[in-house]
Amino acid sequence: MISKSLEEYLKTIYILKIQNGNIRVTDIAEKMGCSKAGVNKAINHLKENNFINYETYGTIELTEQGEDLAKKILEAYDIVYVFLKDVLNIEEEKAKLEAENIKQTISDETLNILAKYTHKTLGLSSLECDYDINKERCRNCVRRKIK
Amino acid sequence: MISKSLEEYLKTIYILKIQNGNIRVTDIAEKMGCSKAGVNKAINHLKENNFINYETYGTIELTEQGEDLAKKILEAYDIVYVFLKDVLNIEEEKAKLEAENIKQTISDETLNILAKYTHKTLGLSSLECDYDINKERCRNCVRRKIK
DNA sequence: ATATAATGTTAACCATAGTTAACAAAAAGG
DNA sequence: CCTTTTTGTTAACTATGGTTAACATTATAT
Repeated sequence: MISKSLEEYLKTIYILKIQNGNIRVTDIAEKMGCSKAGVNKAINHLKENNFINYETYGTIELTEQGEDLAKKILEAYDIVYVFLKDVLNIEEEKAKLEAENIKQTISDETLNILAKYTHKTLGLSSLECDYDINKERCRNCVRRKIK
Repeated sequence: MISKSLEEYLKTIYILKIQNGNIRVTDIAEKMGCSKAGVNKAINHLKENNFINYETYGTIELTEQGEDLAKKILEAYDIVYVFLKDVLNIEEEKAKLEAENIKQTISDETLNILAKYTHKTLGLSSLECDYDINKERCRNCVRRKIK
C-alpha cells in the first residue's frame, strides 16, 4: 500500500501524460503546487514501489501497476464528484475540490455502494448497475455519462 | 485550526468525560490505541491551543472552546454515519468505521447539505430542516433520532 | 561550441505524529 | 508510613512529507 500523498503524485503523472504526452518534474511541481525537490522524492518512492519507471534525469513512465492504480484513483474521484454534484447538487467547482479530499478516506466497498446509489438515484434504476472499482466498469453506470 | 489528529484526541476526551466523569491519560491511550506518551504530547498541544485546561499531573478539563469543537466533531461524525447506515444501507459497524474517516475530509458546507439530504431522503421532507453545523441543531433533523 | 537558461538532484532542515525506554509522581495496600 | 503499583512525563528516536538553497545536468540559442 502506498500513501495518499503518493497516490496524488501518481494521479497527476497519469493526467499529465494523457494531456501533454511527455512529462517533466517541473510540470508535476507546477500542477501540484509543490517544489521540484518534493516531486523528486515522490517519484523515487513511486519508483521503489514499482508504480513508475525512472532513471535519474530520465523520463517518467508509468508501469502497468501504476496505470491501474492511477485509473482507480480517478474512478474514486469521479464517483464522489458525481454524487456531490448531481445528487447533493453541490456547485461544480466546490464538488471538485471536495471530491478530491473525500475520495481519500472512502473504502472501495463504500465507493461501490455510492456509485450504485448515485446510478439509481439519477433515474437509471431500470438498468442493472454492476459497478466495481476493482473490476470492469458498469457499462450503464452514470459515471460513463460525464466522460 | 487544529489538526485532524488532535481533533480525535479532543473528541475522545469529550466522550470519556461524559462516560466516566473523570479522565486520565491512560484512558485516552487505551481508547485510542496509542501510547501514553503520545497522549501526553497531544494534550499539551490541546492546552496550547486553549481547548483544554491542564497542569502537569493534574486533571484534564475541556474549555468552552474545546467542548464546542468536540460537539461539532461528533455532529460531523453523526451526519456521515447516518447517511452511510440509513441512506446507503451500509452495515452498522462498517458505517461507524467509515464515518470516522470520511468526516475528517468533509467541509462544513457539504456536511450541512448532506444532513439535509439525509433528512429529506428518509421521508421527513414535510418538516423543514434548518440544520447548520455551526449554529443550532435542526429540531426535526433525522440526526436527533439516533440520539 | 560554448555560454546561458532551464531543469533535476541532493543535502540539510522543518513540522507532525507517533514510538520506546527511563524516570518521576501519585495512589493504593499492607 | 513506607513499599509497590499505577500513572504520567520526558528524552531520544522514527517515519512521512514537505521545504530552501546549492549544486549538477541537460537543453537552447547565438
